[in-house]
Amino acid sequence: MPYTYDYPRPALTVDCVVFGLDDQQRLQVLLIQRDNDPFQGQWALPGGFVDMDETIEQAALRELEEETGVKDLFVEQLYTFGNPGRDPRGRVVSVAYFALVNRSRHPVKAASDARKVEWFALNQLPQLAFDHDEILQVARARLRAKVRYQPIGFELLPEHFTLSQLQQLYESVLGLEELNKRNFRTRILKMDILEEVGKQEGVAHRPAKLYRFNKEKYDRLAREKHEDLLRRGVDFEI
Amino acid sequence: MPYTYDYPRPALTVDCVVFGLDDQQRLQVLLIQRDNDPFQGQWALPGGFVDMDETIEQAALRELEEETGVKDLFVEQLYTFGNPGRDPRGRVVSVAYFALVNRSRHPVKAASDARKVEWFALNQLPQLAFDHDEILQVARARLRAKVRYQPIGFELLPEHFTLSQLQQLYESVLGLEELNKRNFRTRILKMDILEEVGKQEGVAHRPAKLYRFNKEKYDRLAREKHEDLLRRGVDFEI
DNA sequence: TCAAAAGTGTTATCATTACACCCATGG
DNA sequence: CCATGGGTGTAATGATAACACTTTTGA
Repeated sequence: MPYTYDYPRPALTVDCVVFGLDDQQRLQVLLIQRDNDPFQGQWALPGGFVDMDETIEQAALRELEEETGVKDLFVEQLYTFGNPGRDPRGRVVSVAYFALVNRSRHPVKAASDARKVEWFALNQLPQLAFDHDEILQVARARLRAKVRYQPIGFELLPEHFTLSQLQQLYESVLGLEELNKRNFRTRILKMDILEEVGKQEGVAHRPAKLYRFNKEKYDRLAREKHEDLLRRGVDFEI
Repeated sequence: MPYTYDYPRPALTVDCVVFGLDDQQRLQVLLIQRDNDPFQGQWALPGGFVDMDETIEQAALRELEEETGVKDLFVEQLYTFGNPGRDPRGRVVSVAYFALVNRSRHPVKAASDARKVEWFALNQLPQLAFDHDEILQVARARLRAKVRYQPIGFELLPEHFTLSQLQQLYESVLGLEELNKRNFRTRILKMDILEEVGKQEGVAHRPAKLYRFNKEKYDRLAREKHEDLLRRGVDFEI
């Protein structure tokens, strides 16, 4: 049953860039293998067409769950990609979304039609369909920017984590060799948004303290700091 | 001549939030008066439908020029608004763009069909069509965030400006009473991206030095600082 | 007792804030 | 010579960076 309009319209899709961590706090991204043309068999970001009666964000969450089983997560809008020619089927405009997940809380379920779904390390990516490599680059840039003013670690790490894990995560997201341990710790602890919840057990070295993120405290401090920043006015990081 | 598709498609539009300054460095936004239903006669952001053979950004620039005469400017994508129900004509998804202009370099020309085009102070806005008030709120939030890490003043102010004008701009964008003059100046000058280009003349007080923004210097420093920030790693402003 | 990783003390330097003060101009 | 904004000196405080050191565990 066809739909007819006076002027031509692009198709509207969503794509989701979902980041997680492997067991060494290295950043990974969730991809699916396409089972239809174009780009059949190639890896791509999960996504699909927006229905007429859902918000764009709902479409992103729905497609992500249908294709990967990952659900109950917070997504944020990343950017809208719509250059003519980005899709060989015709004009397709795609709103990209971006999410951080704790992999143990968001297990991947192969979709009903047995399409493959996998986590890929960012330095071992397969070739991607469409302009998905560009979308992924934009998402990585956003993540690097975000890490600087929001404690993203807490969405990615398990509930209890050590400061070394948190540091490894920062090193991985920022693509750095090694941050200074002393200063990293001072900085993080000074923020006063972590709670001690015990120690590691059974490790062949001094056991690390385990921490949990205290969200209430963070929200309160974030509000105060926000007002402070406003008061100070400028702070060009250039 | 109708266009037919197998599945229904939303219409795709663009909207432009263009900020400028009045003669006292207070923030203003460029609006047009709608000449068609829906919302005929009401004020709205400039914008319109995306053509099939242009990028979304090109559509934004084209519509802005057609409707307001403002052209040759840099726009950046702001956000995509697509809730069902945001347009009474049916499902319409709009990609919003955001720009800062120096009003003297970008004069407004009434469109051919004599629609009204005007700058409005942000605290004296008329009622806006569609969800354009929401789009404007998002743009203001983006501007407040942007002002903190990029020297936006230089896109908004005339080529030669005084430090007091720059300070007034910051106070206006951030919605603050008064920043500390001493510290504002120290901070701005320490960045070392301004060049002295003379003095005011004919004012009934000590004439202020006039400055110009040195873009080359800024770009160089921005790169260096960027690397520094990476090296430092974390810098949660919370 | 050793390796491995966790965790701490300290100092020099720099940035930020707050407040009071002086300067140049036209009327 | 005064009103008006432009422009400066400075000291106390706090943040940051750099580096070397101590501690706790299992094997």
